Amino acid sequence: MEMMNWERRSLLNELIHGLKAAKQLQGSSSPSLSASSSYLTTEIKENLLHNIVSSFEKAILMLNGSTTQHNPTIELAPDPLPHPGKVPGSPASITGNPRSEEFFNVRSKEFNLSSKKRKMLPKWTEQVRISPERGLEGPHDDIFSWRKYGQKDILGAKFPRSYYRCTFRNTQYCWATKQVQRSDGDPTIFEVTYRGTHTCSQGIPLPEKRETKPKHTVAVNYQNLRASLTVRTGGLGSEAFSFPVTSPLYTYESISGGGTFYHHVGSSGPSDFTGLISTNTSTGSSPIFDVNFQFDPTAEIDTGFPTFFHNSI
DNA sequence: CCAATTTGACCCCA
DNA sequence: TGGGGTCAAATTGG
Repeated sequence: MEMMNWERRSLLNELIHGLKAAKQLQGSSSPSLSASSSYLTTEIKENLLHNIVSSFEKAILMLNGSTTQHNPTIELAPDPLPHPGKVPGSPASITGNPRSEEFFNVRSKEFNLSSKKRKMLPKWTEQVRISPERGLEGPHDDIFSWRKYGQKDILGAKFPRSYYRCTFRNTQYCWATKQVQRSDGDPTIFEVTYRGTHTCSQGIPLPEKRETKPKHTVAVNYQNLRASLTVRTGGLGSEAFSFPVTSPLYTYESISGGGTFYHHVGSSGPSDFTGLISTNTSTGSSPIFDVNFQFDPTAEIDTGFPTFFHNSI
């Protein structure tokens, strides 16, 4: 029964998420506006479109657990990759079964492989101030588990930039990444740039993997969940809000008062979204729903819960 | 022993 | 060609 509420909420969230993107798109191309007065760049529109399709996909999956892979409108574009070469986390390095690899190729082709499409991934930065007690280690602990995969000295920057990817990249093909760059001006501020959204369940084992993934993994991970949820509203950052596979909870302190300052980063120029999200993050509750995670760590996970990977191939 | 981090090399693209 | 991003072997940590 809990699961039912969870699914309903997730479904609702997904639909609303898609609706928001759709409305934004609608507003930008309203017939009442002259064609030239559209205030969204094509890149942003593409992002919105992606969000809408993604929301529909997820919602449908939640409803019947079937895949939409066969749908020609969602099917991969037939354009072959220009460079068949190096692929992040190439299948050769994956010790999974061949079916997973095949699926991996499909997914990554669609969302992440070519740098052209990688640029279309939702990308936003947050300026985060380290909390005093944490010292100099920085705000590197949101609820997602990240794995550092690189560090670079950046030209003209005092501090190196750190690169993180989702821990579950190889097991669940989750392509979310983030970069952390300590600010030159104010060393207590870190600029965290997120790219892509989590498609992992951040601990919930995939149905295919349930023999190899012990249940306690779930419990461990969910113990970190806070009881509150901040929903990103407006802008493209809303992609970060995608249930049930992910629930972006940011536990670190953000600047500009209670809100989260975010800046949509893109090559889109003057019409970038920049704004202060004035959600009630101070209370920690969602501005839309009172979404609470009441997760019993001892409860058994319904591995039959439809995920993106259900019925793949 | 396994997983995370470090770090120099490699790759892509402006 | 070099700067930024990623890979992966070596190392460290739990």
